[in-house]
Amino acid sequence: MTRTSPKLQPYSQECKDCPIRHRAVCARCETDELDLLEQIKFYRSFEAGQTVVWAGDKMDFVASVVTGIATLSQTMEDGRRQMVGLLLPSDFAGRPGRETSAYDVTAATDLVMCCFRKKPFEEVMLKTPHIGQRLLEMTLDELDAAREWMLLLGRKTAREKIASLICIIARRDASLQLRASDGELRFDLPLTREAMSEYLGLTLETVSRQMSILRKEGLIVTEGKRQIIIPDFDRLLEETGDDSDGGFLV
Amino acid sequence: MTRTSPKLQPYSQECKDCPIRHRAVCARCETDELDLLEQIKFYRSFEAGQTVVWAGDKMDFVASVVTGIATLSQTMEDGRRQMVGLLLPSDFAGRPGRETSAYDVTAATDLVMCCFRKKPFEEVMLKTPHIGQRLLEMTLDELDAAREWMLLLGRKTAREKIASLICIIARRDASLQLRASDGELRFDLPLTREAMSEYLGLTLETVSRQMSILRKEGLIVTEGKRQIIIPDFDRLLEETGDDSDGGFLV
DNA sequence: CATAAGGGTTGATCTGTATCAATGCAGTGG
DNA sequence: CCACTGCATTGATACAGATCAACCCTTATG
Repeated sequence: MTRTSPKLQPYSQECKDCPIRHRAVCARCETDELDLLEQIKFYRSFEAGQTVVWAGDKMDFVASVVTGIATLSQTMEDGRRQMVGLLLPSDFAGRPGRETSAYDVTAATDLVMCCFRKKPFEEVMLKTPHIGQRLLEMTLDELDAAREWMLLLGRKTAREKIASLICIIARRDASLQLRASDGELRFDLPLTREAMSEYLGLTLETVSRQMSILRKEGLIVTEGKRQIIIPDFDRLLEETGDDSDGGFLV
Repeated sequence: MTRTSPKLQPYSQECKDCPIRHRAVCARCETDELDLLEQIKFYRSFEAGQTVVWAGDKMDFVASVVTGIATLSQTMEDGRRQMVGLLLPSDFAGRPGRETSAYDVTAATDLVMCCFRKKPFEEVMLKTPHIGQRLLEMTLDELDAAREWMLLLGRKTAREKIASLICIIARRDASLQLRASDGELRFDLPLTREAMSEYLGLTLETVSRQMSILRKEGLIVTEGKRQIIIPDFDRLLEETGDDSDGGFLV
């Protein structure tokens, strides 16, 4: 492993089985508190493309992503869609205290979620202030990410948007370990062009075109439809328009 | 008061003096817990246009807006700016656990904030789980607002953006009480065209043009530079592109 | 093997918004 | 009273990205 950009610290994922234990809860909890969660958790699996819940539908659980990718989207009456959340493994979905989902939750890839029925989860929260604290931290992180995303949507060019998205995925992708020894970065882009366009506030054609341009310029290399190689991460970063530090997205 | 759109419930503001007692803390707290906050709070005033903190600068307090409007903005290296937060009276700014501000915080109008030094505030939070819970609720609300804002930035037309912004301000503006008896809505638009453009991801010229168009079509009436009258709120709402229910923004 | 469906690419053209530039208008200070 | 500054409006023009459309490739299906 040669050069590692400061922007490339992978997220910790100590427990592949059920990351919520670590990301949402574990940090400051005692074993018996964890056991409370252990008792009310259950798993649900979805195939790529499947909808977990529709906006407005009843959602009587909260959940954390174990494997795969889920998206949160909003739809306007005339069908315009905007993704407003991208949930990677260990991310949390659902809002304690709300009965219905405010967003369409969709499986972008095959997906496994670790779910907790809302009622018992809220009870555990009351008994265990740590969980609430951890949830607050996670929500604040999500808010920061949402705000960086707003900058992207409001002010970046299509080219910058694409570069940003690729960098974001690269930073978070678990298969980051696949980084080759010569500093290049190889990973799976787990979104269709359409999903990318919904993330970025573009059309899928524009996404495709800009991907082609970045490819022609050698900023990215593609292998098959989804496999992406970034020969020089920092060079791609320069195309995002972001200043060198910071970065809350996803 | 004749017709009141369901979207027009004003926010409660029981205490003009220091809304944080009510919005951020009060709901479930005992008097002596409130006293803890009482002891560490102090007020700061800013003139319209003044900067409260720059992104990256040290910010050793959290605060809630008492009167006036504050904005959170991000700036790109080349000067492109995007507003990512609009703080009206009773809204909360600052993140417990973070040393520096992630955003430029600016007074859009003359502004009074009720501040708490971060250290003692965090200590009170530890002693008073209610405060953390309330903060979680507020942060989740802000996240919902940010996501609705993302839909606006990513998918709405300039016209829809303007209509949305006006509706948003109208819904929250304290001087809502000025609603005339014939159902029309009169209030102060407390943002410059430039601030509006930063909120909406547009240029100020486009904002100005679209305002003129809405004015010519009779959807809004202006009096002076800032005073706005909405003759028919529901008609304006139709121009926002939103479906009739929902609405988290601000 | 033929056919269809889902995803992706590329081209031609259109259009909404940005950009550049000029003008107006109210408030303020010398 | 004039000059200046900050904010707003309006016009002419450019261009990034949307739209409409054709086509390709891979995989699935009868």
